Amino acid sequence: MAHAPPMTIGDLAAATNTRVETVRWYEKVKLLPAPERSAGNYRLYGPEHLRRLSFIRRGRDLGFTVDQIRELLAMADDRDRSCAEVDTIARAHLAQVERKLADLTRLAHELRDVIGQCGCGSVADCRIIEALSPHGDPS
Amino acid sequence: MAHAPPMTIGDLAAATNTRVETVRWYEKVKLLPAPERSAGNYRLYGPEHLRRLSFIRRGRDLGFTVDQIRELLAMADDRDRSCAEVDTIARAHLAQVERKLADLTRLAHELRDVIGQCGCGSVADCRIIEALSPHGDPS
DNA sequence: CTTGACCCTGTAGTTCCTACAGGGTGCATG
DNA sequence: CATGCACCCTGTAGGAACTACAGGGTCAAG
Repeated sequence: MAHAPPMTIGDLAAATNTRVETVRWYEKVKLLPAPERSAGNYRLYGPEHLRRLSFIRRGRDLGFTVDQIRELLAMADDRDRSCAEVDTIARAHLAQVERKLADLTRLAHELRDVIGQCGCGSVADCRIIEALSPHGDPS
Repeated sequence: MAHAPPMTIGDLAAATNTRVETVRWYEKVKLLPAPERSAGNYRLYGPEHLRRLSFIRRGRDLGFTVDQIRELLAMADDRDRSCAEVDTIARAHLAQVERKLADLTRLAHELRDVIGQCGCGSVADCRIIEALSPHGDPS
């Protein structure tokens, strides 16, 4: 139960379902801090890197841009930042997240409907498109 | 209350918060069918195009690739497709949607926490990163 | 001490847009 | 009726976020 041994870039990539090249790219654009290097110049990652990369990957999968993720990470990093600033950013992101939640919820509902109907002849009345049709600003 | 008059590409783009160039690009890659043209060679869109483009845009915003959206649209289009096939695709997409829902729900929760805490000195214990940390395969 | 899996840097290619350049359309207005 | 001005057309080039080599070094196993 000592500290976990450092991971190589391959380990980290495997643990987060990421390509090795992508991990290096995140380092280049400063989403992921440059880790220590071994004697043989290998990158060595710790659990902090794992958490951070996991966050980045899931954020990307949810449709956030790299800049938005950078902003969310900065919020977590600079905890002595002005409260008003954090509040404003967090509120903006929350509004966006709630819009995405609403859209995803309706899409999940329609997919379940399609799956439920499947068992007879054909997909009678598919409303998948309606699930994400206009219902306010898709800003 | 007659049929709505056809929209120009600018109208359609404005209605879906999309750039005109992007609409033309979707046509080129066959996500959006090529519409009728006016005498002066302007594209003329109807409500079907609006629904479809809206679906595409929201799908992209939710992190689906163009190919995944193509698959979802095909499911809605070819309603006389083999039931088993639609079922398999729908199940795969539903699993992905539910993973995204879980992630977004946790992110929304953490953002609300941050907003709630803001009112005193500093962001004491920010757990935003934990919201999207490892908890199963982020496939 | 070699072999194979893995790491390094760098550059070029892919996807999904985004931004012009150079030119035509269409309607209001003098 | 002509002359703006906003909008449309077809390109092609650029940017964001990866992805895939090429050419070479590291290292544990046998």
